[in-house]
Amino acid sequence: MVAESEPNTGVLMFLPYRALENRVFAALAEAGFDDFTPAQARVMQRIGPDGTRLTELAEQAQITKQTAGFLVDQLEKAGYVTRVPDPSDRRARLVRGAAKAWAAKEVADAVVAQVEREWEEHLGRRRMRQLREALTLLREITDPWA
Amino acid sequence: MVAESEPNTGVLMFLPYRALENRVFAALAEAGFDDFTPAQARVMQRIGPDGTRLTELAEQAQITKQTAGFLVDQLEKAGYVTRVPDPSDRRARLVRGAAKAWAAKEVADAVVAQVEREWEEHLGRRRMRQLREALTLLREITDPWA
DNA sequence: TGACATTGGTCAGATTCCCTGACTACTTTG
DNA sequence: CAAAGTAGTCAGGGAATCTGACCAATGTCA
Repeated sequence: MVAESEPNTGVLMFLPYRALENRVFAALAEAGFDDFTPAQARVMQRIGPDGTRLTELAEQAQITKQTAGFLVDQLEKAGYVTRVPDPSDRRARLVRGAAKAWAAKEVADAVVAQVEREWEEHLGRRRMRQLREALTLLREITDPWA
Repeated sequence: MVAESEPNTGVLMFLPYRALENRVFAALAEAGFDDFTPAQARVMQRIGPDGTRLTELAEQAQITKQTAGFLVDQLEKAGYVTRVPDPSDRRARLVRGAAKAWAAKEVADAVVAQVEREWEEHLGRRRMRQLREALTLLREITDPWA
């Protein structure tokens, strides 16, 4: 567990990911969306257009459902999400994004697009396409929810 | 901040990264290295062959030096690292990996190599090479310590 | 149909991680 | 040498996360 001269492929992926996340968070904070935390955002990201169950959010974020519940409570208090009954299962409720969440998403999406343009500029169009192609393929064997 | 059908490049990078990290942790735990946490591991990863200062570890892990100090305390208690005076600066101490850390690193490296082989098998040699090439280039504009 | 297992979610309590602010000791710089 | 900067610690607190126990609704199958 000591730094090596040639980082493994995993580390090489983590670096740009973290850089992007940092940029998105900075932009959100600057736009006034400073009342949620990274952990809350990671849950919010996974809410589907029609709402998503707590258990599913927990699985995808790789946290316990208790933790997910705790984070959703806070998001609800801050006005980013609402909880509605799941019509198909009386035990369950769906976590839905509220207007405030869509507004934040717009800001986030714009930053992501900007950063991806910067990356493409640095790599060239061809390499950027190859990168996305390889990553998309890799998803098949690394994303349990692909 | 809601899930989209076409994940952005950052998310596409995070997925394999997390899959790899999970595999490494599982293997370490199975090999008996279950007495450290992910946060401690992220600090330990950044220790150089000749030792590294606390402040430098903190910067690279993007945590405060107080937090880094806390994590190094625990690693020291668990026998993974030692602290020795820095000969070039009497204020500073170098955090050094102990034998136990090298042993864990061997296990981790083996798993990383195995997972990379699986990735290469899935992508084909050419695409794997393109992937690493693009990621290495991207590091230039996303890694402050490149 | 009725017992049993499964699934969605909550409550309670503890631990870990990480931060800000304030401080000491040493080093660098003008 | 005085001032400013750097390495690290101490104190206190908040956020994220876990385990274990539990309840209610659903699914399964003899």
